[in-house]
Amino acid sequence: MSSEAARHLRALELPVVDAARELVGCTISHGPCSGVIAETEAYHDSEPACHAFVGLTARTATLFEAPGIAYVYRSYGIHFLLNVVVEAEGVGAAVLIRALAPLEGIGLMQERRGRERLTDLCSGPGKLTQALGIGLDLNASSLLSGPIRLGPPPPEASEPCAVVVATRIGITRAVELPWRFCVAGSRHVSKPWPPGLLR
DNA sequence: CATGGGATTGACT
DNA sequence: GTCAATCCCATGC
Repeated sequence: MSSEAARHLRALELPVVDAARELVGCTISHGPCSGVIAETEAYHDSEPACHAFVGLTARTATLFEAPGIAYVYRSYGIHFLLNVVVEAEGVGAAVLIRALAPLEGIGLMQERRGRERLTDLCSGPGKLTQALGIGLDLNASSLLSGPIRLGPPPPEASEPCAVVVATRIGITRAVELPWRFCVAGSRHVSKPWPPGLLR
């Protein structure tokens, strides 16, 4: 593998906020379905919005594992949310994947979601796991060896995409941290859109 | 051991 | 704009 193609892997070693920015534009795949990451958020055990803030528990154990592991958990009793564990083993840090631009397996994603429009398939953290067929059974699985794969940006993306930075959404604590990263101009980003996303 | 709340979504007023 | 669905786990009694 060339050093260019390994950039998304080196991101896993970075501080989580840098990793979250670097992972925007990379790809996530599961089976025949894949998409380009359009939105991420960073979470770190040093701040109270992160599940790992409470320390090592049965729930948070995955967050403290080695970089490149998937942390999948159930949200609001209904949805599954996918995170990429980053930083050194023993540190509770992860990048929440909040949105994808659908790439492959779109028919299956439409079927799983019960929606037709591309912007309704993966424009939210619970939507994209439903579209890709990701459940709790994949918690603690490796994103480097599958079944879920983290890959480099698609070849047609020659330039690194412009990224809009904003505060995280859907949380009640540490709301002031600007740890949300969105592809500028992308309508696949989850709502509410950050200021200046389009334009 | 009982309970409250959450990194959400979709339907409805 | 509001609100319910639904379940695991962390917390507190």
